[in-house]
Amino acid sequence: MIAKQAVVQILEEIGVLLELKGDNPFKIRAYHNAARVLEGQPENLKTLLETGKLEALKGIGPGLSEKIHELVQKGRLPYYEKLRKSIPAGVLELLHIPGLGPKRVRVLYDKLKIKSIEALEEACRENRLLKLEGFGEKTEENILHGIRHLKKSAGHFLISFGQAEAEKLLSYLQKQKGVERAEVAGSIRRHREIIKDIDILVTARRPPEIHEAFVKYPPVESVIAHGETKSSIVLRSGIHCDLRTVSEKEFPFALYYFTGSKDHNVALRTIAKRAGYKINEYGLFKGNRLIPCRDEAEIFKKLGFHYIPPELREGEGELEAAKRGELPRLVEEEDIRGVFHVHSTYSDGVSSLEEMVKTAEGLGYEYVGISDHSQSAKYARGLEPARLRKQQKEIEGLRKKYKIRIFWGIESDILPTGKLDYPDSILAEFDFVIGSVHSNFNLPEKEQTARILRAMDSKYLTFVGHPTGRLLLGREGYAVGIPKLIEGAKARDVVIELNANPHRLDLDWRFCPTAKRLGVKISINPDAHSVEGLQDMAYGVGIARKGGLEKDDVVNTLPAETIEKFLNRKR
DNA sequence: GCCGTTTTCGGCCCGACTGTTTTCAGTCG
Repeated sequence: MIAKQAVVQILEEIGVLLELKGDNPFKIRAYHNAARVLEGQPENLKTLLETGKLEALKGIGPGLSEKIHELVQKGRLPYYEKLRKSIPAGVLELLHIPGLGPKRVRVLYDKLKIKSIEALEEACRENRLLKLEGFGEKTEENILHGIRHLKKSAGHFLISFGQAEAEKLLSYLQKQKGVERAEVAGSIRRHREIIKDIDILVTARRPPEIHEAFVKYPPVESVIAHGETKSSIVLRSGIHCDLRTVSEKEFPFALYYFTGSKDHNVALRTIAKRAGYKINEYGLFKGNRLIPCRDEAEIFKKLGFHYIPPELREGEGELEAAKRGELPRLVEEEDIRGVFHVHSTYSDGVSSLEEMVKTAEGLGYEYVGISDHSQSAKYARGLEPARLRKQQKEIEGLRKKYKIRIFWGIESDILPTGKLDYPDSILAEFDFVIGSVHSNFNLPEKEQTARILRAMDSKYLTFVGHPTGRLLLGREGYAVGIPKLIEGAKARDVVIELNANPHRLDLDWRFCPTAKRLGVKISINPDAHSVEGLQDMAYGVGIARKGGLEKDDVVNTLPAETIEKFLNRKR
């Protein structure tokens, strides 16, 4: 049976194709909206269809329901295929170029028969766009620039990079004369794992001067727009930054507005409108009357909602939950009492065992769980039994020297058979065991899932490490049924890791609600390979918050006294 | 194409900036 995700993608693509065809914009929105609604359903497609729940979903009416049924029953959808045939695949790619939307892409295709990014690049170089209505020299230049940008980084960045760049830019702006408030909004404030740009909001006495300073920020590569309330730049690192200046009175509304997400904003706007309000970046209005609000919390309150933390503003039902007062109390960095999954120079870490322990203690943690790689991980100098003994001894020494509680563990490879990397007699000696897949990434989903489930059968397995093995912007995860793993973890009382390394952030936050609902515990682990790596915990906590996790859902919020009992509960 | 306690027809979030144009369409967020 066709997967839900595949249906979601087809609906999205139909939306895009209709845009290119210049179809009714509201019809287009209906397709995009339906894709989002479907994606947000925790049930699988089969259940949705069999229970008739699909038709009950808001945003899926008779037309789309029929198409989805057809797609599932026949495995194909002629409507979609016909649409697809009418527009070459390369034309869709053109939409990824900043500054090019469906209208202009359509013109390029119709008039110049441009069907690929390469063809467009060539056409720009030959100045063939100039004869088209609505295209000029500047447009050609921007398109070429956009293509370069696209090729360079695909325009996506890790949250760690985005945050660092945003903080530098923010502190530069804060130093400017007349700046009163400056804050980062957008996807960084919402703590997305991948971000596309930096949104900054400023109140200042003389806004034009701030925009002037903004476009002169030393690391600027190019200025996209320079206005009196809005400016955009691209930094040499390739990241796009937007600055908005607003008045003090507007600030909370603008902060709210530019934090997004777009889906969240649209949902709130619609609700506000129904209640007779209008909300935009300048204020909340009843008729023409502004309803002043000091901060975001007050905006939510005036509209009858509990405060929604930025991390949850993804348009996935948080408004409904906030209305009912059912929002989670999100876990905070201060709740974290200790860290597991810490490497050292015993395997592929770059800091010594003692440095890692000392740093963890300095960060105020009550306990630290050391886990180097196991013997099969040759590439990482995994520990064979002799070196294990040596490490065990060193840990005993460090336990006497430091106050922080030190747990001795291992990140054991999950072998292709699903076995862990040592006999039970050795596994029994560790305080905890993380099981991770580091090889044979290409197994079919069913086998990969079964492999990990088999590893979970061991009573010595404490955590499943980085459940998909993905490297954000680098490598797709291996094919694995995460819901099955979560169910398996429930049945076997195993903890799932939320790997806090910004390249991983795996478990994905989108699966956290499933784990929470089933009562499967999550451990936010730094997977630190250096003392600096311990700082990655902040990214992990951000993702846990995005996933709606509370303190009690996260095992390493337990104090040292109880975590030990927890680790030993199955033995 | 969806939706409805003002509606089963007529709405569907909305404002800023750019570039190309002489008043505005397209794009973006």
